[in-house]
Amino acid sequence: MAKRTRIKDLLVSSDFGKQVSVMGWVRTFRNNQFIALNDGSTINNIQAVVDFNSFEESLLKRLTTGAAISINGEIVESLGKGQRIEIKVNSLEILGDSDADKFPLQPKKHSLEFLREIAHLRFRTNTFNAVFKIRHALAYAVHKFFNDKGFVYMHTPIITASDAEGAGEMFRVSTFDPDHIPRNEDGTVNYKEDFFGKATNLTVSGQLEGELAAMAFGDIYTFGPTFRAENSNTTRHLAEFWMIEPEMAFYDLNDNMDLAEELLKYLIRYAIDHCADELEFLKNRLLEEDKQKPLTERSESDLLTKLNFCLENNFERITYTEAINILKNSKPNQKKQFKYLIEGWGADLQSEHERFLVEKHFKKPVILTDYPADIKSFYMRMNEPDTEGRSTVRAMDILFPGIGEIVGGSQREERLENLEKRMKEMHIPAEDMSWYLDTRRFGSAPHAGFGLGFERLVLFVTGMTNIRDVIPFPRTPKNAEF
RNA sequence: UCCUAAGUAGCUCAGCUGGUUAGAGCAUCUGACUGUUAAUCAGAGGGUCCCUGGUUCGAGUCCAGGCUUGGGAGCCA
Repeated sequence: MAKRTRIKDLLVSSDFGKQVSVMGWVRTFRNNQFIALNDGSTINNIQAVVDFNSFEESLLKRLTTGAAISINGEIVESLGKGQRIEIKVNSLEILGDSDADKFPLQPKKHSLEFLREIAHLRFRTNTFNAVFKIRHALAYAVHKFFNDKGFVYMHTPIITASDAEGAGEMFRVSTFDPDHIPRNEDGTVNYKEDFFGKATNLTVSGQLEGELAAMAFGDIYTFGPTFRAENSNTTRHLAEFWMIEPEMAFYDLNDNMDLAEELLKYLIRYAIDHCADELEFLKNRLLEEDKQKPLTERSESDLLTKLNFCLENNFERITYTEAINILKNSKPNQKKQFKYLIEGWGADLQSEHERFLVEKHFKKPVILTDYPADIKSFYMRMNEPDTEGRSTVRAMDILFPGIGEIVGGSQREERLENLEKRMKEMHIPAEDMSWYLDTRRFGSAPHAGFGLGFERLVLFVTGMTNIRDVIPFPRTPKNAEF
């Protein structure tokens, strides 16, 4: 094919009079003269102008929304007001027709719900062009951040035989014919006949394997798909999502928090620096949406202000115990406006409480630490009991406005005896986990790590409000289209 | 899984206490116009009123069950 010029490069050039070849998809064809053409290289379109007297009418009729075309023409200064530069078309070829009667995208605003139903075509809209460009930039920035710090990118298994990851319901992996499952004499499933010779699942976390690698490389991270078979129907949960899980030897909880905060700020900064057009578009999109809402529901600041605010302020770090005290004395608690009233120490925080802390009390990201041991996982490091004899663990959750928990992590329990005791208490089968316990048997060392939900990060940076709109093909209960 | 709201044209929606032939805007098609910016103007076509059953002389409308979707909650990243 002819060497094509990308529209992104074209829009910033000033080579007036130069002949170029451009290929892309028609967004609109106005007035029988003006093609708004997009090739995906930028959210912006180039305007291509045809002299309708010089082209067959039957050809111009095929310039429908969605059609793929190739044009040759001259770069000229635009005579119209809406754009600086445009192309005067000399020749025009239709690469792929798009039946206007059937193509579902129109040059107008569509609802996000409708676009979700046509997720295979929604890439061709401005909004999703912006969202997935930002998603890409953030993914790249994750690798750059860790690589520049000397972390090793570790590929932990997606199929796992471990059911002790403790992060929720798992999807079973099997090659059994569901109608003819081999059984033992007592009626239980005979997994010895299955592909792996044992029961296997899709991973819910790469953390345990990550710890194994951290105890050799020092600093590692994973970045891969994760699967949870929870029947969660919310704007913040997916059955298949991507998670970033760094794991660092010789880190305590404070080092862990420092790294997480540095990473989040780096990623937000990277998006601001590299996705200016996309963020500007999404910012304006949100402002337009806000205008439809009653005054009380409108956001206090625009997307870019919100992102910059995040960069300029330290995340508030408080312990669970401090948080409980703030909540207990808070107005909504005393006026009994919380659905779940805070009465004392020990209860898990509900999302209304997290929202109060982040959005009302501190008005910035908050890191909560040192949760009660009873409500947290077995691998988290035990603190010494406090003056009142209460047990906490060295856990930390980072809460973001509008998102809730974006990071969950902890310093790990490196002392074999404590770990075995905790596993027993929480009914974790130690015999299946000896490979994990070996890290504590042979050269155990203090270490820590966390998990960052990638889609929740993309949600925050793009200002989108439903997690189904920041992953190309969302998997949720009762939905695995495409 | 629970609470709640919704499902009517390709899209966004209206449709009153049940009553003849179910409407609008946009999109599409036809024509006009030709420097437009979600172009404009005129006209036309387009419906399994989510599905199943029930009540009724008569159901888009009422009732029951189901499916799907939005919002909230729980679980979490």
